Amino acid sequence: MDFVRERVAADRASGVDGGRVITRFPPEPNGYLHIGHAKSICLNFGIAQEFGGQCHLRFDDTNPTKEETEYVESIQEDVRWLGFAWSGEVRYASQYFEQLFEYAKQLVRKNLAFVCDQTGEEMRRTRGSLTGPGSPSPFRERSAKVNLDLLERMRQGEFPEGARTLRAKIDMGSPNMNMRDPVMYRILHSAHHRTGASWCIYPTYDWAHGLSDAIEGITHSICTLEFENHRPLYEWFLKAIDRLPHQDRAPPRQIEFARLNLTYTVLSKRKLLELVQEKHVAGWDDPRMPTLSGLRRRGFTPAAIRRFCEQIGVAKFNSTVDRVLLENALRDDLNRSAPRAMAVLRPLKVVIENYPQDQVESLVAQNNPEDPAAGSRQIPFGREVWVERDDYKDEAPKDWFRLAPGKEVRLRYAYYVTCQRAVRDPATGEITHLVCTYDPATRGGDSPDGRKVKGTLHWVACASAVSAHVRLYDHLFGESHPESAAGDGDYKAFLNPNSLESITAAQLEPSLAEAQPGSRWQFERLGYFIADVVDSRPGRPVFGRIVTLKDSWAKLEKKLPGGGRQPAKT
RNA sequence: UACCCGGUGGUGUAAUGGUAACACUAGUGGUUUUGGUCCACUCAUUCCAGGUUCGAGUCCUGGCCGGGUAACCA
Repeated sequence: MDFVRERVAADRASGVDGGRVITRFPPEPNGYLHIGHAKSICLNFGIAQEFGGQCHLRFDDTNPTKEETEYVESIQEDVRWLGFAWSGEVRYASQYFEQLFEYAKQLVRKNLAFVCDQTGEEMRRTRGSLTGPGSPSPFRERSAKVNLDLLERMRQGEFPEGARTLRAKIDMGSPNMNMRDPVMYRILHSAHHRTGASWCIYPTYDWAHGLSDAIEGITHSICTLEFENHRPLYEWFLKAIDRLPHQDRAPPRQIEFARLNLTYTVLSKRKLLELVQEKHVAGWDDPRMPTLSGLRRRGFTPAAIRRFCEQIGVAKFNSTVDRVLLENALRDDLNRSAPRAMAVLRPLKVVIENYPQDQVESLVAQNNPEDPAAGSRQIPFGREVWVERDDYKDEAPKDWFRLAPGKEVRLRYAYYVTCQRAVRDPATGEITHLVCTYDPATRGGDSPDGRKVKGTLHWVACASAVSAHVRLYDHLFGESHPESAAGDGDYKAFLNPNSLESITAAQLEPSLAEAQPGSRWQFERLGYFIADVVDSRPGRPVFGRIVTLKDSWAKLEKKLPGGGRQPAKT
């Protein structure tokens, strides 16, 4: 059990919240959710589920200049897709604006807040530094009466943007910058995506967040590490206000955990927005993006993402999780659920010279060896078949189980074939096709004499093959830690130029032609693929690779003298 | 030259004063009609130095290293 859950368990046991557990997931609607948010969602909703509590979805919409309805919608869709249901209606910090304003007036009356006329520049100058104290605002000692009047006029729109703020009166000498008379309200003559033009002053995060928690009766307010220094302020506000709702219970407690970092990508809204705006990717849902919408289009399953979040745990150590963990969670899920099919990405023709010229037969293939209930299907076989270009070599290296002159392999579910020779175009030297012979006694893929063959190849009969577009994705960044590799430079310098490879004429077995958009398949020996939700149509499929299968030959090959080629990644 | 928070195999997390565990990676071997899956085995003197204790990854002290913090962002 992680430290957050331990804390929740202890609080529940002690009865401070009357046995209640209420958490919240509080995104700002200024961007799309990514895998890092999934960690927070799984934590907050997971804890609520495990402890018989509730989790609220609350938009932290206190900055109208950055927030949009588009994001409000995508966020809800992503949370639902992940498999979670929030308690009650969707909530918004903005629905508490009136209440917050009343509390602000209360603080003014108690002389705990004041209207400050300093400019942003002046405030910055007088805030002091990390090592030295700040100095009080000259407006700090205004009377409650004046402050109340000014605050009301701020709200009425009498003053231009930036002219005044409402500040908490705490301690300009505090070693914690957040306690140096932080701003509670600023004037922003901007329309808000929910409250429209009814407000021209907006609460800051610190002022709005803890109070929203208190109003909703949140017991545990779980957030990321960078808010650790804000906790004293969070507690100060809650303590300063009289007559908060739910006063029979303990106030909400803020608990901080380390945000997720993942190798070969970036996970900050700002940077992801930049990638979208500068068109390094096709959009928020580009299958290479770590956004939930990107992962969804890529073919990740909600179960795999939830499993991943379980596996990485929750702690306060700043860490970077290896992307293979995410991929493995997915392989695990898809291995059990994805039906198998055969597809050849880079086709090389094989002519079986002793196979009857116009014969076509139908062979039985299992749909999923991991799941007998998935049944079987018929696949056509003929004299000419496509095999993978990479499955043939003129000279077989050590431990090569695939095709080479004189080598016998099995065509999966079909026959043993032996490679006789490669035929080349005399002009270019390119291999045009392979000539093989087959053993009719091995129909289905077993030899009656018990002779073993180590290699099994996937294949597609030429006569009935379906040609299709397939997209292969690789890491968005070529560097495992693009941000630290960039240092002060541009992380975008490490974008992987080969993160998308388009294959225009892959050859698929006929059953794949009618694949439903969004359906996931394992192409045998290659990886998991999804019929693209946007571009694929039954009869004219377009597939994207979700993730490769593990490839122990690629590993072996790298250790061979000569090193081998750079294998395709995920 | 301030305050807050951290430091356990390659990676990420456990161990709540009592045999350093689990997952992934890597390596080795086995099974296999996917070089997939599956199975077995191997891989750490817990940042350093003192101290407390019968006993310290855990408690104390001092270092070292890393992260966060000076928006009218969240």
